[in-house]
Amino acid sequence: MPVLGKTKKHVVSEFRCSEILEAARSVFARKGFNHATVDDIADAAGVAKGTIYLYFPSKREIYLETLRQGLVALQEEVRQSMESAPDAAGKVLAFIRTRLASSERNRDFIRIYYTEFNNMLIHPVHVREEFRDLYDRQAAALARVLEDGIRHRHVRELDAAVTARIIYDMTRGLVAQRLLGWSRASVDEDAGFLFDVIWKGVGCPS
Amino acid sequence: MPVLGKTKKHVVSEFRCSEILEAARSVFARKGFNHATVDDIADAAGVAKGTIYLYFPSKREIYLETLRQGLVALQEEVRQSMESAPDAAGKVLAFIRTRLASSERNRDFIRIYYTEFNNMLIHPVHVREEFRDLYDRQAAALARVLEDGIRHRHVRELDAAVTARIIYDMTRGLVAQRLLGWSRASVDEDAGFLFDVIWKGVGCPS
Amino acid sequence: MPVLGKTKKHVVSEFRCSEILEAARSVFARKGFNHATVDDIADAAGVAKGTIYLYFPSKREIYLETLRQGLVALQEEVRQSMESAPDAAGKVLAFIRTRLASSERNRDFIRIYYTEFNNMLIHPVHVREEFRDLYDRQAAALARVLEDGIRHRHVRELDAAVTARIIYDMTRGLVAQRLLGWSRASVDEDAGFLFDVIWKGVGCPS
Amino acid sequence: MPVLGKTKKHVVSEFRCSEILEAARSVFARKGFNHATVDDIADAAGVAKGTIYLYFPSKREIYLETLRQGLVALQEEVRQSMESAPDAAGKVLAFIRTRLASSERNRDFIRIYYTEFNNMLIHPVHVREEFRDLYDRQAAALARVLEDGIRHRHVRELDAAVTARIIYDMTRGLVAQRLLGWSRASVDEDAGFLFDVIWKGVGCPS
DNA sequence: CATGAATGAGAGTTCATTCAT
DNA sequence: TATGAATGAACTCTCATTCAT
Repeated sequence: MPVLGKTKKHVVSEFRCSEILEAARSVFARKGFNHATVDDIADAAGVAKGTIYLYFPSKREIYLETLRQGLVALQEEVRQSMESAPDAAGKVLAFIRTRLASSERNRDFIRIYYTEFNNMLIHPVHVREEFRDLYDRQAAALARVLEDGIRHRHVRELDAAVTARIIYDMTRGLVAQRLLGWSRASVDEDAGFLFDVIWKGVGCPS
Repeated sequence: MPVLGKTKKHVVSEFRCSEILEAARSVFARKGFNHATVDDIADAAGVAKGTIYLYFPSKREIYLETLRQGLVALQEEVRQSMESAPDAAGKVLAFIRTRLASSERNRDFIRIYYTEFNNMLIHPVHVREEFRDLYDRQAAALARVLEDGIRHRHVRELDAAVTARIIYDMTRGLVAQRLLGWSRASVDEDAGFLFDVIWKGVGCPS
Repeated sequence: MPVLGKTKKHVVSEFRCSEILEAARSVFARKGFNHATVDDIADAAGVAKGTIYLYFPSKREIYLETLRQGLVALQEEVRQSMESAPDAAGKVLAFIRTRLASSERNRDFIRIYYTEFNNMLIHPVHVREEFRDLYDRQAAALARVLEDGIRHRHVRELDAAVTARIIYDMTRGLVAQRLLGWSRASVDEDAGFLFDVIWKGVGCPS
Repeated sequence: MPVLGKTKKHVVSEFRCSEILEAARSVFARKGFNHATVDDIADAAGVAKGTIYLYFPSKREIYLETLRQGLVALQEEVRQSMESAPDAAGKVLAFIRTRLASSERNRDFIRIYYTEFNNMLIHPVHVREEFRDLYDRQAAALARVLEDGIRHRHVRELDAAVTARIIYDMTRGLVAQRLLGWSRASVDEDAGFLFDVIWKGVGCPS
């Protein structure tokens, strides 16, 4: 009631929200959007079905929120680790390694992410601008790194935008391979190897 | 009637099958598996809904069959074009270029393929061994090319299996980018650029 | 298949439609729109719930169709009986008597009709033009009768439109009273009395 | 505190009650019983949803209370204005005019009233005796006026009870027409015209 | 073989009511 | 007394699958 009263309610509400989101993430990852039912999520969250709708307007919105949350967290993690690296090579390696490492930790999110990413292919129209933006922003950051590298003669002359996307895709592909259990190497080994290939391909020979 | 009668029936049956599959491919590509209804497919194929079930046991099975058919065709096309190339570099370029070109021609299939491929991540249990095999076989072919290249000193020493998969992924990523309209370059330009990056990364410096 | 084949299917379809409508009429009359469930209607019609949706797009549409059908039938009956009457007095009496008699025979429809009519008061915006039209048309017919009567000096000088509506309302009120069991007189007695009051009120004194 | 405390509580309680009822009346009039939610009412009343249930046992009971309140007020108003009139004609005119005038002022209540009145047709069993009584009492008062009129030779010989109900219905019909915006005349004009028709119909010719 | 009407389990969503605070 | 978060039964509507013709 006094100062923290309101905050307390807010906190409880946020807690419920995140409880539901966590449950939803797990259910969506296990069953996919269509096979997951709102009852599944409610059961997993330990609340009644109706409670779900106090916090989210629709099943789809829960899904998108899990996606949004995970994306933002992933991108922030990647951004920070890239920032700490001194030069283009370090930043590219940080990009790869952080994404690989984060994917190991957030397997549920990654499962959802990869599915949704590919649904963009089926229904490009329905894709929220928001998600396109998140992708674009990170691809752009990577491109800027490459451009800097080109200026410093660490990276050979090439189309930074296209190359950035290719690096992005290679990393995505490697994450997928690891998720499918097709690689038994450690995160660092896989990251190191991918970086090696990339850097040989794009780095300055000197 | 006896001997040839059966054959004739068989032919008619196969024709119906492929009619339905073609319709299904188009519908699935447009709407995705879940939003496509059996009615949609029946309408597109110009048959009654019940007829569908004379040829396929379930909606899912139709879906998988469109996938199987497309995969086999794509892989055969790629295999042939790689065979015609003289050396490792040519084979890798052929791999990339053929996949890009084929994807332009079979957009419906590609849409389905990319979605299903990622559902493998969500429901690894349900994945037909068959599809894993098709992937593995092509990755293995690419790996053999790299191994040959290594023997001939055209490719530097590296893990051929992992590298093959990375090349596979890069190509997949580029196909996706083109499907999403994120590249305005021609197939040959995109293929050439990707090959360039790869070859710089994996080719022998000499 | 030949000439009547199509007709046969059509007939079956129309039969189902009317079966469902009949069931719906009974259910709606008993429970009102909101308390009636689609399951109720399906049960009453002896079909599965899904079958309902083969013939009608929504519960509301079923409701409106029962209303529409009943209205059209009632109005046609009234129209014909008025046509047969020779003069204004006869036509007004025919109007009253036919509506009373029809209401006795179609109690289910009348229950629905009266409810919906009053919902127009709550949500005037949602009223289908169609239903307004049906009302207007009959009120207009009654008004024309009065105008004719005025010309022939059988009806005194008055606003035919407003008076027509008042006669309409009086009849509606009497129907409601009978439905509620508030009158024990016969249709003819009630009709005769109402006509007497009206005609004294609007007829020429001579 | 003891003696007056209770009273004070009572006063507060009654105040809350009427606040809620006022809000409910507005909401029910706007949306109808079924589309109005308890949340709507709570919001309109500026209290929490739970509070509603401290004062009323159910949504339906709130509804009925708005109806009861409005009916009692309307009838009292009508009763008083009829009392002030000197003779049968004046009393009938007062009945009509007061009902029309009151309806203009209490449109929310009238909307609710007219809907519920007709639901009596659908679910006669559920009708509270109370509402029947209120109707009967007023119809009886009107009938007594007519009987008096008959005794004084101001009204011709007729069935006073049935006629009273007819007058009641005509008035109700006119109120509905005005509510629907089908009349552009003033209250007095419409009341005057209706009275004219009625009185010609039931008054003594002399 | 082909049909398409019929089925009914199951989905997402709403909201009157309750109850711990 | 007042709150509003939580509940869960009940609703409408969908659609893969079946089967009598």
